[in-house]
Amino acid sequence: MSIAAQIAHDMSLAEHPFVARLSRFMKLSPADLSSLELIVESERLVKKRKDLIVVGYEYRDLCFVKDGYAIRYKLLRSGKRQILNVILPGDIIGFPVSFFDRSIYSVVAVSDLTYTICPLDSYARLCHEQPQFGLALSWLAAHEAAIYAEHIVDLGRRTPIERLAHFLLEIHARLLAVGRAEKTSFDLPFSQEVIADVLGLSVPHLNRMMQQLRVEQLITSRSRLVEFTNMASLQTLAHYQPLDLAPIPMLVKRA
Amino acid sequence: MSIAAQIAHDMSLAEHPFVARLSRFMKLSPADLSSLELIVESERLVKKRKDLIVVGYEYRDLCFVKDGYAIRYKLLRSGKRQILNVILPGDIIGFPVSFFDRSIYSVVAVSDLTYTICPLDSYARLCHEQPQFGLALSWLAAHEAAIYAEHIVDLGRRTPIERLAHFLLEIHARLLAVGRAEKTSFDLPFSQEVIADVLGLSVPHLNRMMQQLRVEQLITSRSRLVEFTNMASLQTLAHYQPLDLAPIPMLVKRA
DNA sequence: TCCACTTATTGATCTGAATTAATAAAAAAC
DNA sequence: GTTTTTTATTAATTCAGATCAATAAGTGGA
Repeated sequence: MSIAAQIAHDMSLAEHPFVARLSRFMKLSPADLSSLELIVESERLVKKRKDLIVVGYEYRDLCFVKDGYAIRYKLLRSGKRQILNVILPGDIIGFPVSFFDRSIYSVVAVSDLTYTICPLDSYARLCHEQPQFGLALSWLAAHEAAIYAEHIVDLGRRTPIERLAHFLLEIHARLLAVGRAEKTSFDLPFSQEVIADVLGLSVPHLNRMMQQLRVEQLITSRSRLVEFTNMASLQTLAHYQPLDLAPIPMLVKRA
Repeated sequence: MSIAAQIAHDMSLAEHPFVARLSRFMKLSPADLSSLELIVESERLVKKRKDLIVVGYEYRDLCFVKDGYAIRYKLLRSGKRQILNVILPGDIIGFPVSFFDRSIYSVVAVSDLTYTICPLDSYARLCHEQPQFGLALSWLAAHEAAIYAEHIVDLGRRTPIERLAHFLLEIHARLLAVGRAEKTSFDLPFSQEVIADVLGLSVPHLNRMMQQLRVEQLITSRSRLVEFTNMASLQTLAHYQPLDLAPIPMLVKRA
């Protein structure tokens, strides 16, 4: 890589949304960034609707999403699809599948998407040199688990309109954390079919719930731009509670 | 601690179900066990129905369950309860709540329970000395996330009887991994009320599904002893897929 | 600019599972 | 061993949300 390209690469990593996420619970020195720099490989672009991970196949990379959107999902015999989580910029495509023998679900891009490849082996090697990255991964995993936990509450015990309200607030918060949303509005990058499969609803019913949120003046939306007109009420409706990660303790570097 | 007590303690850690879980994806040397030994604190016993974690409060320990059962749950305004996951021997009570400012859900014991206390700070310190433990935590977190993902599929798109079948198979596999189940049978340590709150069903409906599994000769059960009489059919019904963690790569010790 | 395809919206019907309520059985407490 | 509490079982009613079906509006590609 030429020096100019290297610099461009460095700069892009510093403003990589994955780094933005890490920064929320750990301090990243320039040296840390360089360490990360050394283990990531090429950047890749995939087109909308392209599969990133296929269920049943081995997968051993922690790809960091730079831009674009994807979904983790599972298909059932009946042809029904359940989406486990949506993948936003800054998320790790290969978590948690890279930790298993074979992928337990599929991932498909729902928009054009760019990501940085980081082999799990390289990351593990980095952890042995810089142990804080091992902890960082646990932190991200805890965040992911907490998001999943909220989805379980959504699907198990929340009403359809509560689920939708919660989904909108969650996506907004996650986009905000990586600078992809405004204070009270954002561009929803998912079709109603996708949202229905996240929330375990039928598309017609989801559509009605969307309308009800508008009727009750909790949101306005034209096309896919969503604006919260009454955030407090929406949060109450959704039982929404922000997920604030604590900082990693004991980040003292060893000599 | 007296030397005799220390030895007893050491021995108990080696056969601690948490160690059994770690051993499934990493090799633990006697030195590793000693390192763990140094950071765990006292053992504690709580009685059935006693709260272990209360939503909204700070919590900073990774307690490893030695014996007994508990549940992570959230209560909604309506008084409904959703159980996020059941906690079995070998599980970490403080995951993922210890990584957040304040606990995002509650944990209550559903039987008498013993656990080993391990402060998160101490564990983090250990990770800086022995980086493989940071990775180990990520591995456990990935496992937890995968279990949650299956629950999302259960709640979103599986029928009640499929959910129940899946639940029984999952619990059996998890108990088997820590030596708490037989090959095709196990003692179900949860009431129907608990299972209903895991699966997002009402108690009467869960009860009917339980009967249907018996009628269809997939299980037999008297009291709480469950026996799988047709494991293959049950797995098919449940869309069950075992979760096999890959080993941690690059476990070379640094000098 | 048009065509093909995807996505959003609306309406009518019907079923699965919640709800409520009551009882039976089992376990725990005393 | 008896009482109290918890847990399991059964039945009748109700309704939320799926399903099916059709149309409208958008979007992207050639």
